[in-house]
Amino acid sequence: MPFAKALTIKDIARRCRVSPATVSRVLNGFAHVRADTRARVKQEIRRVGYRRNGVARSLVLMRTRTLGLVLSDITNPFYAEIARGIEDQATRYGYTTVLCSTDNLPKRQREYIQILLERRVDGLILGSVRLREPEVEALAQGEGFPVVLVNRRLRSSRVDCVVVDNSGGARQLVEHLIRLGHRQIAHIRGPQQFSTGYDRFRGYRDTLRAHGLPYDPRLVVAGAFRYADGRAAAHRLLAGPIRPTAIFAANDLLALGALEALAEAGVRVPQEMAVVGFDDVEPSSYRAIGLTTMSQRIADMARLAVDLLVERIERGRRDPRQIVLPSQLVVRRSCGGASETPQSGDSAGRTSR
Amino acid sequence: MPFAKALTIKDIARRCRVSPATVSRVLNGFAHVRADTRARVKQEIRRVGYRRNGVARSLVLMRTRTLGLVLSDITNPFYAEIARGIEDQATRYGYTTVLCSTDNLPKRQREYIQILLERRVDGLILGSVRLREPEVEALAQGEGFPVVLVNRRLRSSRVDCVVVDNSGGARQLVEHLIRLGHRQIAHIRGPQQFSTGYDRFRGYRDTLRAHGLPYDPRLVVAGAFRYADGRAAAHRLLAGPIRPTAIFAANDLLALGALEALAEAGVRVPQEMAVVGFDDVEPSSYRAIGLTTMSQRIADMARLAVDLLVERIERGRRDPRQIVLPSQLVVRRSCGGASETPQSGDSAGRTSR
DNA sequence: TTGTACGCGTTATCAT
DNA sequence: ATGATAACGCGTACAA
Repeated sequence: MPFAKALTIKDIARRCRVSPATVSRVLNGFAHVRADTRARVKQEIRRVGYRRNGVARSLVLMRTRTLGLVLSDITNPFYAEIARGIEDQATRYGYTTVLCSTDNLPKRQREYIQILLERRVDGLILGSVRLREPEVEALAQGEGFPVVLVNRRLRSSRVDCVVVDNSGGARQLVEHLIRLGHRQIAHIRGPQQFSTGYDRFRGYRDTLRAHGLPYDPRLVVAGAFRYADGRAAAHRLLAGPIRPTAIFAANDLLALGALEALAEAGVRVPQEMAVVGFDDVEPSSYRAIGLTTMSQRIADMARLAVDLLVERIERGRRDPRQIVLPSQLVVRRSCGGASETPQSGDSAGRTSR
Repeated sequence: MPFAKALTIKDIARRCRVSPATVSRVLNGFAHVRADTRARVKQEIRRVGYRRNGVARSLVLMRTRTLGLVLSDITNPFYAEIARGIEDQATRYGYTTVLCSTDNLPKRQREYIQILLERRVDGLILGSVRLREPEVEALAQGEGFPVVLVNRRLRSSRVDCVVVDNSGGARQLVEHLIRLGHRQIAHIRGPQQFSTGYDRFRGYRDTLRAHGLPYDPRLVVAGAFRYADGRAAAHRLLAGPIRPTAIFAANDLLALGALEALAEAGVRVPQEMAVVGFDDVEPSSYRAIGLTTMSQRIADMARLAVDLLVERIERGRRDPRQIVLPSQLVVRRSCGGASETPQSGDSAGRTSR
């Protein structure tokens, strides 16, 4: 029982005693139609509630005005904001957006991309790529199919992408902790196969060294960017050989999980342990949480990604473009240094979300 | 520069010296093809990387295997979970999902539905409807187009829907507060044009009366289901003529905003003010928040909605079906009654999100 | 077992 | 200004 006996352009044509071509011209607002016939056709169209068939149009026009959006998990508030920004901008250009969550599984990503290509989406926005992704590169570079990466970059810079300065952001966070007097700074790091995890870890390690602090692998534990991982990681840190005085988590979800673990263990934040994250998702701004973090202009990232993609689709741009956005330190309670910059980190200022 | 010179079934046919029909049979795994020709065709298909054209297939098969998902705002964690559940189940059935956020604007909802219909989606899942929605009813009932409502119901019960027992949930929350000794229970209510706001408010009012407590409109303020509204509403309550001892917010986002306002005003929760919400979104379970709320089986809701829709699409079911799921009280710190049921409300138990 | 030919609903190119 | 007709790529009777 698919989309049933819908009216076609021919039905309208017959009832108006004109040809299908004329109806098409009216529908698309083309010239060379007498005013009164145009009116007659328009009237009939709305009288019978005709809706043109986008599938047939796509077939002949060779485009679907559909974008594929592939990301890790829409329930991650960070990706939810990305998706929203992309949807909004896509709508402005007249595109709809197909949503695909991969849970960071390469197999799922591959399957989804195949499905989307078969559906003939006009372009792809990928927010779940690993650093090495030969198939994606082949598709974008080799086949010349419109692809834009968002949030995560590829090792090679031959595919369009929009990301934030992750290593620079990590550096700012770690330097802030160092300024506050911390010397034993732990890191809950994200998967190193993703540029976000990789760049933030490198920013952490390099910043320690740049400040003459030793890099100690025992202060680094791994997580997968999820709440539960942050909690488990923090417990492992507390049970480890060295007790850090601060934790830099690779993203907010990990940091929130760490806060949970610290609360469970009775470790007071920030007095006994400073915690900082990365992303500035909504819950981080809640006063009861008050997580110090790096704020990203997520909406801008999403908007720019769509702009790049549409430029490729509609204007045939071919040169790969990399956009790196700055991120901004937001100091809140969790790092113990909120008094330094009382104006920022005030969640009261964020009222419209 | 739309989807370029892609290979077609004819190209494959020519290169294999068979007819397009044979290639089609191979592609769809149909019988009546000699094993060796089948192998030859398959080989060629993968050699040249042929991908069948879903648009052309949709045109002839009269279905797109695409679902339209219309909801208020994907950045709302409640809807993000809904969307994820729907996407997952849709994928199982071989459908993709187009995402549309309306911000609860009727105009946007109407526009999105029109776009989706023009794109010939096979069915529609609506999570943003108001209680009265004549056009939706006409589409579902009148035209017989597959539509399922999720989370919110219509006033008439002539359209499929999957919702939770909102008034019952509200009753449970209010009764819990009454059991804890509260007599001045305020309500931050959601928009009354949505069944969620309407049913929860009625549950609140009726439960007060059922327990011999007066219903006082001065203890009721309105919000739009968003964080900022909850914050503003709580501030208004604090400035009002009667100081409540407890607040029942119509959803978690409103409750979280209220918690923010109470913290700003220096009102201690739960000692000076108990707070309860509805939905049990992820942040509510964080220990630092600890919001007492009604937990919904969101994933079930989403799954059932897709099941209902697919049943309509593929099996032509016509009878309207209403599914009302139970919700469960989750007692945490914010209501001051956590000690009653120490086993529930322990966010430590939620590790995999 | 395989091939031919038509139709799905629309747009585009010619005529007229 | 309007109409006839050929694509677009695939599925599918029906013929061979």
